[in-house]
Amino acid sequence: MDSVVRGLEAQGMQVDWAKNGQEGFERAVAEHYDLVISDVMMPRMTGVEMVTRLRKQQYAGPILLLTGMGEVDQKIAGLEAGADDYLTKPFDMGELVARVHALVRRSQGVHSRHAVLRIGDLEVDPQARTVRRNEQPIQLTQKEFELLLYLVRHVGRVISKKEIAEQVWDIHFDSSTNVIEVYMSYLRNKVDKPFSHPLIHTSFGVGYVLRPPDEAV
Amino acid sequence: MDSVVRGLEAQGMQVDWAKNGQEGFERAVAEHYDLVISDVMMPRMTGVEMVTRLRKQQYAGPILLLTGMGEVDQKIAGLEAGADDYLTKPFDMGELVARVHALVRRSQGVHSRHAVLRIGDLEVDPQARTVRRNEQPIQLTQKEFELLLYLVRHVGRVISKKEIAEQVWDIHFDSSTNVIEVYMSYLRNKVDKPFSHPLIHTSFGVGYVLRPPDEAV
DNA sequence: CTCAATTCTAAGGAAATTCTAAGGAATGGG
DNA sequence: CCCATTCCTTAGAATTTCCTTAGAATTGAG
Repeated sequence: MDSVVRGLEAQGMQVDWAKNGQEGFERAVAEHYDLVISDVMMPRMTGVEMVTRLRKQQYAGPILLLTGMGEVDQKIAGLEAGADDYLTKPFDMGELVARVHALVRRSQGVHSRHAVLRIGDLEVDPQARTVRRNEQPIQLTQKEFELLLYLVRHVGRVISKKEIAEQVWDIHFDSSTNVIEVYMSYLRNKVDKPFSHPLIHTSFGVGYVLRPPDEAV
Repeated sequence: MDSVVRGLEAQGMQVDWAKNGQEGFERAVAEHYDLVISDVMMPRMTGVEMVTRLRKQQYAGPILLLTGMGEVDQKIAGLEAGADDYLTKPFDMGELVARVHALVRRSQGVHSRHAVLRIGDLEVDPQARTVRRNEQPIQLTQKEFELLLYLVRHVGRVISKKEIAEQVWDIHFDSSTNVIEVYMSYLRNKVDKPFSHPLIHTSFGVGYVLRPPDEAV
């Protein structure tokens, strides 16, 4: 499972992981994901049950099931419950990536193949892990890039420090550290300071938000 | 119970709490809530009786029951009386949040994912904690935002200062402070002053009210 | 119209939060 | 092993928010 996560992340995807069916279900309902990948055999809730419940809850996004060699009826039951596709273990990473791309693309009705994210004059390429602003390349460290990517993927929404801690640092928020502030400062030095309009804004007492330049404050 | 309140508040929800069944019933009838959560075992009125009476009073919103491990018949009775869902204690917070979201979403017939509240040309997004009027973003502090949100969630109704003190400041009204007047002034400076029609109105001797621009006074 | 009660708002200080410079620990390539 | 880079901690500076105070303005009753 861990290799799946790492494999997809290597493709520039943002992956969130739940350790059992119950938890996965809750997260899928509570947050927004482009795609859900689920094993059919999971503690606390099977993949089939998860699909059933997700569809019942009006979750409309694509769901990909991973099944073991022998679990044929689980596979069928899963598809009938509303899964979009399945993959039989063992599979290779390329196969998985291809299916993920296909499903996401289909559900979004566009080719998100080479999706360069653009916010004003800022360009972020999750695949290549490169950043440019005003045609000028910006060199970021790993963590800086992940932080920026998270902000970019939620433009216009104020992101709490708690959320950043969990999603980018994988830590349950701990007020004794101020890594986030420090990294935000690094990011601003590279992404905002050399340019005329700042994109990163502080929402005092709450968190941070990336805002396109045309929206006046 | 207290942890339930705090957990939901941590999700950005606005939570009101009653210490017994009788009081809960009265509040649910008197005010508007998106969702009622009720324990089945409560002093002065059981959860099942509460559901029965609420439905009799035409209360149409969702009701979520919390039942103890052994209270199976209470559970069934509750659902038959018109509850929408139940959760058996002990449960984890994520599960509760997921159900709350699901119930509220279902009852509102939309994905409340991007539930933007609109009053005339004013837009308030509780998730993103952003405010815009006439397409123009408005920067508010935490307290200012909470105050505005409370007004927005009770459009057209005159809100007493006592109620604001309790709901927004969590203080039992204390006439020695005029924080509310001060913050109302801040809010007007940002939300009303730069625009042609004021939305915030003073009801002398009573409190304040947010009114859409077309409704004459 | 007058007056008391209520509300509005400008100013400022305390408290909380955020920013940033500096340096130590961890990591990885040569 | 050494050096360079990245990551994170620390701590004080800077900023922002929150609330109080006090006087001005407004309101409604008589």
